[in-house]
Amino acid sequence: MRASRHYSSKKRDAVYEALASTKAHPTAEMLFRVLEKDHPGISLSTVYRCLNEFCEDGSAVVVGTVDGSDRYDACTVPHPHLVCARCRSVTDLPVTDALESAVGAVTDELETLTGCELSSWFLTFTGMCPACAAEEHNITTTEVC
Amino acid sequence: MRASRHYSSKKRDAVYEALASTKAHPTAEMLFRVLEKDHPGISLSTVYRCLNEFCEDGSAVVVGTVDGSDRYDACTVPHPHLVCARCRSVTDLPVTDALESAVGAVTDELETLTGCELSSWFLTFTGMCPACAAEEHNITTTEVC
DNA sequence: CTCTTTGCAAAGAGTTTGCAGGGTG
DNA sequence: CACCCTGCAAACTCTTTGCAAAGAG
Repeated sequence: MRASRHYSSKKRDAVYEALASTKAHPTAEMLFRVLEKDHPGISLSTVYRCLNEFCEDGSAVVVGTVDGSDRYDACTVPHPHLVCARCRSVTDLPVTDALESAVGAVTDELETLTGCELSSWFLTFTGMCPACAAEEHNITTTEVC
Repeated sequence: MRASRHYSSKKRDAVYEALASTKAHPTAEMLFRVLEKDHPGISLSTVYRCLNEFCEDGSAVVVGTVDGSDRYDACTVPHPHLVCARCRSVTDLPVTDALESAVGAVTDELETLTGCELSSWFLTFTGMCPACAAEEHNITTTEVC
């Protein structure tokens, strides 16, 4: 799925693999912590550099900035996300048929209405992920996460 | 529209006025530059502090982070935005009937489908604002903005 | 007079960059 | 051997914070 750049590189491939194999929409630092295990000596700047390359060549995307940190995703097909107000996780929400057609219709409508050219969309909900929603309901005198 | 905090303050009111009277979804720095004119000596940290208060008490909202800077809006009703890929402006898009009902339906669908609790939504398009779209079409050998 | 708000400077967090050394074709 | 990639440390940007002084009630 990645366009190769100039030379091949184990580190860069590893960064992509790590990103592609998680659904956590990690920060650069989160990826770094994972990569450290199998690639001792890898540096955070390499992770940043690779992520920037992926975004430039379209093989990854920043799905948003949460609490000051960019969240990356190797899945570049637009899909909605949930940012949990409680645990700050970023999770995928499914692209239902209704959503897909609604987004298409709304995009067309807004384009003709405003004269903009809309190329990509980001739909982000804030709320609570299933786990936190459940825990929140159980809580009476317990503290949070 | 703002809940008053503890004491009244000309500076804080000015920050809110400046934010409420623009549709540019400014950064803290943009607001600061505007405020400097009428309130010499105002400091950037005051602007940041006020903006944070507004967000906490619900009288303003961060509509997104563009190029590393948070963008604020005194209009707290959810509505879609366009981030122009060319001039990096953030503009409002209208909430059409179709959009409103689509968002409502999709929210309900996703909640029952996933068990999440969705409280607020952010729909952000990337693309080109009318002005940039027009200019882009005129350009053959001219440079950008 | 008490508590809030402010400016300033310094600290912090996240990210980028320059450069010397190592890797790849 | 020419060029790319990497680690390291330093630089940068945006934002927050500590504190003393000024302001509000």
